[in-house]
Amino acid sequence: MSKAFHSYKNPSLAVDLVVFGYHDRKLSVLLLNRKEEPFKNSWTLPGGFLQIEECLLQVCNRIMKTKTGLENIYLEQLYSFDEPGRDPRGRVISVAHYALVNPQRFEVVAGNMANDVQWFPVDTVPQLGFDHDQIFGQALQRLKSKILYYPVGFELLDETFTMTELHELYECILGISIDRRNFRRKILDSEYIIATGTKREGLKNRHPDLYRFNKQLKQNNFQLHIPS
Amino acid sequence: MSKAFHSYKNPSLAVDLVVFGYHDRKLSVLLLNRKEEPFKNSWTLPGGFLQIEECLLQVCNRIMKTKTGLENIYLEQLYSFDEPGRDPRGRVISVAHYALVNPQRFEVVAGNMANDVQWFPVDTVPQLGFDHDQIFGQALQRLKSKILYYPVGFELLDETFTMTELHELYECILGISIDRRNFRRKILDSEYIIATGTKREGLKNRHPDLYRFNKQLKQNNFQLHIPS
DNA sequence: TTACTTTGTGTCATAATTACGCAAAGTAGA
DNA sequence: TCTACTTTGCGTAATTATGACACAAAGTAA
Repeated sequence: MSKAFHSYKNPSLAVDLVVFGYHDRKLSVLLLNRKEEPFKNSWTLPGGFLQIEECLLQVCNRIMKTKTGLENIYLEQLYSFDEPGRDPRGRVISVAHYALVNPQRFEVVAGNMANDVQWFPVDTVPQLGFDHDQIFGQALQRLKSKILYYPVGFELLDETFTMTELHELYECILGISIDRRNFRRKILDSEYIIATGTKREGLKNRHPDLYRFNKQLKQNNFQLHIPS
Repeated sequence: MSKAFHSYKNPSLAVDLVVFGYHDRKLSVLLLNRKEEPFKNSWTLPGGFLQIEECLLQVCNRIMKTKTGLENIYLEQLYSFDEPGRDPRGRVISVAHYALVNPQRFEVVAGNMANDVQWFPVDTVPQLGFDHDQIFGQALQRLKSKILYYPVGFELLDETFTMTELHELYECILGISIDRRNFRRKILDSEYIIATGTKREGLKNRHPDLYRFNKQLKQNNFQLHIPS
């Protein structure tokens, strides 16, 4: 890790990741308990330094893989943080990203860099090392505003999910209560989602296997459609 | 400048600036004609490398000052660009920013790094060096969407300005025509702006000096108010 | 003073949002 | 399989926001 500091001319470049997950009707972030100084034994966002030949998304994926065991997840660049004192080891500029995962579909594993990796509901996040409180806050803000106009957030659910689950997810992320029936209409009217088999009995006849599966997971069959 | 490349472990860090100005009812960008390779004699966005002790905004201001002569202008971080081949000199990651200026209030001067500095209306921008076409496009997009929900864009006008000027600015940036009367109502209803002296005769009586000034610059007295 | 341009205000039709009612479909226990 | 209960799908009415346009008051320049 320290080889990133051999250079004295340039600041070091890092990425930090705000990984959101949705579990038990709670929005959570994935935090890492650091094994080494600085901020040893503190909770921080997963992050790491850029190798010369990597591009930012590759770094994100590498860190995600090695530090948390997650792969192939939704990733988006957030903001670059460059406060001179943000990292006690020296001048480090971090290009923060945020990620969305469905925790049930992935096993989270602490890499050998960390004591522990754990999901924290966003309203019980402890104080974080570095400037990660700030990064986390900004990511949460971004998620809240983005979900209003873009169908991000489906990434947090199973491949198929019920209207009710989607509804709860929105209420949870936005922290408000939304009328179930108005929400339903809005989602179905929107261009983002194509709903098929909205009739329960139709679903029962046309997709009996899916219907049976639904009996456990309460799933309807919505498909995500990103407009051009 | 080449000292930024002494490091081989870390990518170099740079900023690029998309400087928007509004002049003659046209939205323009400030472009620089390069004196040196790469892209010698091509038009590019102003940009430059980060010194170790600087933070990003400082770099932006320094570059703005030395390359274009502009100072104290509105600046906002846009996005970080990191395509491996974006700079032929080596691995350079650029944190792009965009800026808003009122060209009439500033004199633009080419620094000694450039052959020329010039405003280009956004619809006649030539092909740019590096990946600056992409950066420029993204900045324009950001400006268009931001202006819809946040009172950015006042930075492009004089300290005081008429409703008509503001109206034209919006039509110009968004590239659509907006009903003058509906626009007016929306602006006045919004929390962003507090209008005083909306009656012309009232203005004449209460602010005769301002009124006289208006006769030249067609100014009403609107004040910008950023909500908390 | 007159003819013309710019600015301020209102009105009406249409569309979007919100707040509910209610019945059909599904579920679980006896 | 009957019953009581929960979940889901659809509708309707009140409120609010938006878009299109008319018109008169104020300003301007000859």
